[in-house]
Amino acid sequence: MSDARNGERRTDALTRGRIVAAAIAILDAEGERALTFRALTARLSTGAGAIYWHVASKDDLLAAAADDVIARVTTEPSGEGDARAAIRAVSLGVFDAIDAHPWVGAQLTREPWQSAMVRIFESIGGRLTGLGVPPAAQFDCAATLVNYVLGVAGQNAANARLAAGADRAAFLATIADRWTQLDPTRFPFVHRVTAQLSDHDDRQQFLAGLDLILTGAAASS
Amino acid sequence: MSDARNGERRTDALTRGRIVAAAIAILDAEGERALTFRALTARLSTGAGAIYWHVASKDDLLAAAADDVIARVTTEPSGEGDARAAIRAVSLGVFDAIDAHPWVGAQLTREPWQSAMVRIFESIGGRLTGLGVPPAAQFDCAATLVNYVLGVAGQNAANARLAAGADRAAFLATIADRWTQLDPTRFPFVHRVTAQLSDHDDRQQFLAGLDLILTGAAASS
DNA sequence: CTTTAGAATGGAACATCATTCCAGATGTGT
DNA sequence: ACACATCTGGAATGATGTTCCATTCTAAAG
Repeated sequence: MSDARNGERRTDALTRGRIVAAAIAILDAEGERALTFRALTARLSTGAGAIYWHVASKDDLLAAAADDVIARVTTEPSGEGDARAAIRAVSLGVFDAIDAHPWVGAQLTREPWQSAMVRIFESIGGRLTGLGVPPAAQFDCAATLVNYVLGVAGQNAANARLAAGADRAAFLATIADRWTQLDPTRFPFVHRVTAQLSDHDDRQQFLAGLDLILTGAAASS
Repeated sequence: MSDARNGERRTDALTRGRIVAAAIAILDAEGERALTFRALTARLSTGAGAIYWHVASKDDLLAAAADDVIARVTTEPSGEGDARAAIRAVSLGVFDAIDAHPWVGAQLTREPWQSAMVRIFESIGGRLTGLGVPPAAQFDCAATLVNYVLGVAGQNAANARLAAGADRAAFLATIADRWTQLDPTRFPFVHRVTAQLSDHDDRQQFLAGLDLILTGAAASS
């Protein structure tokens, strides 16, 4: 080479694990849109090629990051206790994880049957026998619960994206405003329900829906 | 001007409606990733600036396209009849619409409480009184149903994206293969259920989950 | 009929992104 | 000392969403 190449080498080896950790840090701190390879190379002080040596693509990286977060929630301490309580605990764990890391919600809806989703599927489905759901109905039942959790996850992620910066009250007020301006003739239910929008708790509403499904599942046995 | 400018002007005026229609055509024919402003300008034989005069952004365009598809399904013929049947009909309409236009599923999970989602929310929530759900519980109940539909919608969209080209059987076989290779100790439920994966019907499973929720909702009244 | 302001158009230019490519540097086994 | 695979950093590359701007058209006003 002609010029004086610095020749410095990183003392801390670049690992897939460290890359995923850096990605999670960026996602948590600045949101989904901030995760670019530029931001990653800057934070890890390296080049894009080095990252691509450990990671296949950005999708791969996002899937690994989501899996990392979900894995922490679905590793169940022990399997005893009430099945209904256990399912509630796992679902709430996923809900809280997505509440803390909204980008996970968006990611889960993107990857259909990949590892993060399979973890949730297993954690929930494995408890259905204890809930009294007959084996033949367990597939449908688990799919229903997972789809519900994923729906809430996606909505939470979308809300977080829209409400970025502004506080929750102001965000809900904006939505309520938009709903109020709808035609009351064509949207009577929306109008009727707008009042409850401002002071509703997402977490509690999530639990209410979960109980609805669990009640239906138990009733069908 | 110096050179002979063609000076041609389109005889058919460019409308927001025509742009949305062109976008839907591209999305249906070639999938989500094919909708670019370059593809749009080519199809409409115009420039990017002309499109931006009628449309605020790509997100705006996607939201309008999704709203267009959903509006066709949620305009209810008439409100009589069994409430449960009506909710099933609307939900199935949304399911089928997303099955025919998978990109709508991805879009619905992206826009939190925008017009397309409000339509579904109204169509479902407006029937809850007829189902016997007490007013105080209707908000939670409608949210649960909508979240479930959205979860299924997102999964369908993700599946369509992954299975693009290959037929359904081959796609399911790939998933089943991946599930079989999981550790049977940590994923017993997934293993047990893999057999049912190949010959399950998405539409029927969607209905099963819907009935689960409706049963739970009716039971809580 | 002429003038004029705004609506609408088409395409070039721009900034940004994911990804690829490559010239090296580093370590390991022989 | 040598060769080889692993690993690194940064410079291209190609594609995308968006902005900018010089025009052209339309319709109302003078």
